[in-house]
Amino acid sequence: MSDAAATIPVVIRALRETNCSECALNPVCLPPAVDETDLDQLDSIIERNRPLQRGAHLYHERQPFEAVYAVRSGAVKAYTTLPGGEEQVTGFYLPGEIVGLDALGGGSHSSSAVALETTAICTIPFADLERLSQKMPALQRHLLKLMGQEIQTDQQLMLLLSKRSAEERIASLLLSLSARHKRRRLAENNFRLPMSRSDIGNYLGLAVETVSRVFTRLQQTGVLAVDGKEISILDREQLCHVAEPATSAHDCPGA
Amino acid sequence: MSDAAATIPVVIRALRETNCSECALNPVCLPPAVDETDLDQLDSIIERNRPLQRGAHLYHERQPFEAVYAVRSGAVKAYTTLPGGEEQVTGFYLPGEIVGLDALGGGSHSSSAVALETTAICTIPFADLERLSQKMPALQRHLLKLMGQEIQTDQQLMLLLSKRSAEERIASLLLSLSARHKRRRLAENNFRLPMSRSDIGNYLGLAVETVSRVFTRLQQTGVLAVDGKEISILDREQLCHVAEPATSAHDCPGA
DNA sequence: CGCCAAGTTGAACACCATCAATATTTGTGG
DNA sequence: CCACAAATATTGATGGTGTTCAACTTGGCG
Repeated sequence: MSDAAATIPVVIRALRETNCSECALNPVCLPPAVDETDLDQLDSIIERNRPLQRGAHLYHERQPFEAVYAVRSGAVKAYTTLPGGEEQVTGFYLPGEIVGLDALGGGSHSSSAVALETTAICTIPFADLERLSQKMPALQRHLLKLMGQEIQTDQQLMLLLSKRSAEERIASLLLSLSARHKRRRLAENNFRLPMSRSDIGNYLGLAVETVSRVFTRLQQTGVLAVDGKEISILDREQLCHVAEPATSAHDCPGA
Repeated sequence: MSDAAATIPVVIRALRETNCSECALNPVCLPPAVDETDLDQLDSIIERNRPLQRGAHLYHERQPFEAVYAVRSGAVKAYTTLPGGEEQVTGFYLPGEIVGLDALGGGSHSSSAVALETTAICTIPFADLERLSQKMPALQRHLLKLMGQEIQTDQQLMLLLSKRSAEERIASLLLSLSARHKRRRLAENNFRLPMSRSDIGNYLGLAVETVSRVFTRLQQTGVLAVDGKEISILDREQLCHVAEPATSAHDCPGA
């Protein structure tokens, strides 16, 4: 669509930048929490490693907690491994979002995090971050805020899992992804799913086949255009209605 | 059972105390996070209000964030109200546990909290707590830790909701309640459910009827003795097996 | 004693999981 | 660049688990 072209330079810039103040993700990452004058201090503790290949891990379950990670480009999946060996996907993280906060609870990670595609990350050693946040109340507050948001996100998901039908769950996920793209000034109606159908099903508590069927149905009813992992939202209002039939419509984000 | 008698004095003491250092919940509440020498500072910011009646609210959804609350006795239910008007229970809080952390995300509460029975609470104004935690790194770390634990608890629940059968969900809830009783040195095999069947169903994503049926079944198989809200765990090992059939048994907490 | 809320039990149905077969995409090496 | 294998995705048929609707029982409290 028309706005896709405009977004390409943003992505490229984000990959190139080596400090927060010039990073394209600046407005959606950590920086809004700190004064401009303090930004260089934050900058100085951040490590920018080379990009991770698809399938490479940021950290593994039970590893000691060393850092939190800001996604710069690509996408990350967090999951836990259950006693029986099965996997439970606990979240997806897109550029500008912070991964690894789960470890604050017990000193070690309660989940693993893996790159879903080639992914660039900023590593923020927790010891440094904690020290810095002592000096900068705004940063400390932001940290707590991020954790609070994680809690709220999780509770939203609990709600989906315990009360919503397959269609409602998938429509909600698509709207969430759409909103997060919009936040980064990317096209909100056209995007690529970084995760497999199987990951989606796992995350939403559905069988792969059900995910597939729902996509097909949403396509047949003209709500979506689906081409593999490429998604186009054709009728956003209808999609909102599918996501929350109870809602009195028209409080549908963006159109 | 035999340990029930030993627990009564603990409960009574907890209600009477007016400072943390003498509170019976001391080992499971905030205090372990701070030096003994700093405990009086924590004490000084805590307000101990008169007990809440059953049905009274600690706070309502969308209310500005003013404080977090430590449950001293009784029990609290947290829930959100969905667009359609339905309720979604997000958690139960027992003595020694902290309620209200959800608001750290956005400055206002994303859920409501209500007393399930007569409940005594300690109110900890957040402004004071934040100020204090600036001065006491251990307290700050503990705050983050509590939030991290909340995240982990939520993720455990997501797991239950997305992958577990009705029996597994209820068995898991009972084991969780049992463990939390044990932590307070109360009988781990005999306790009273503070919440209704309907709350349980709502929390676990099940219909009330299903909850009822599962209780009946667990009773018929000799795993539980159920008398209204009074629960006795008769065969803990079996209950663990119901909760997690995949687990190779014998890593069942307590017996 | 009688009322209302909460809990239990039964029967029919719906939704989604599962199994199975086929199609499509992705990745790899010739 | 094509060919092949493997992984991922789609589609159909069937069945189980839990929901829904309904009737009935129990318990708390005026």
